[in-house]
Amino acid sequence: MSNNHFKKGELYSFITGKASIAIARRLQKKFNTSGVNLTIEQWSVLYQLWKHDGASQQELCNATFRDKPSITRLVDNLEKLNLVNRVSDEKDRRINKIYLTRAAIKLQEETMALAEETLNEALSGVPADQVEMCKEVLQKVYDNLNG
Amino acid sequence: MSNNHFKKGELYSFITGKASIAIARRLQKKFNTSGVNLTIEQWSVLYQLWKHDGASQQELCNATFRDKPSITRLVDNLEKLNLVNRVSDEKDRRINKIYLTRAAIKLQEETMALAEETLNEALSGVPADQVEMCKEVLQKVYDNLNG
DNA sequence: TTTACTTAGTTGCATAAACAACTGTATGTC
DNA sequence: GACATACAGTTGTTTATGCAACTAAGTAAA
Repeated sequence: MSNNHFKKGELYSFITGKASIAIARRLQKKFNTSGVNLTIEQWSVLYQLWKHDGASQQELCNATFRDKPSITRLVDNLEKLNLVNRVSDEKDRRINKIYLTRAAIKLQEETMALAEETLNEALSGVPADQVEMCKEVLQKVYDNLNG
Repeated sequence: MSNNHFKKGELYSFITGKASIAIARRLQKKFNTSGVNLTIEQWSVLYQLWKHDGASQQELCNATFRDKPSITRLVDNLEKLNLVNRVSDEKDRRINKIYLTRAAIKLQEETMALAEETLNEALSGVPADQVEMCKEVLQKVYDNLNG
């Protein structure tokens, strides 16, 4: 059985993920026009902290699929924006726990609404079962390459 | 009818496109271990030129979904690597036509093989009809946001 | 307790993206 | 020809990524 799913011309767009790039750009535009002063990358870190405030930088690496230097600098920038604070763990002083500020907590509702709005626009006209299957395929791709 | 396809926890990975990021990283690793001295972004420009040698920078913008400054700098770097040459169009001197060098032409076969290999690994165990549907959904998403 | 190893995070460097402001060239209208 | 306008490409700034090399702190074995 052939594993060769790709005609030549389609290969590039699958690798570059133009759909997810389009989604991210659309969400960024919504942030900008709504006066939300955040990059998508900064938002993706806040997103994890809204789920688990006080996560370590290493935990943020795992959750956002980034390496440690990336998280160091994203946290740097979020600190400059007064959205998070680094707090050194008392038991293990290597670890920084990252805590949301009041301002960051306030951003959750608005930005999550913009994110859901963006996804609904992106998936408009796509039947729910196809969305479901697409998510499964993409998860499988991820697992194939990281398992 | 509700358009609300997303449970909270799934939203983030759809926006970040972790599957396509994983594919790009895997391909980059294959380049590195095969001694191919190219970034994925540089490769994506060469990919277009292999299909249409002599394309203008603007055409490369459209084909790779990048803005003009991004292409300017990618072409800068490809020129430094002696993989392309800028040639000013005789009829319209605003336009740079980008031509592949011998070295770049030589890279096509090897890197395309690595790209196909990567995609086959990524899609291993995914039925062809699901891949097809997934491609359609992602194309629809792109069209929804850029139409 | 000294040594080796591991883990968490940081720093330096090269590459890339987004946006705005810019130069230079072509085109169309008066 | 002189003007405005549109288009192709470049440059500057900020932010982000990937990799390698590094520091600091904890752990475990001699």
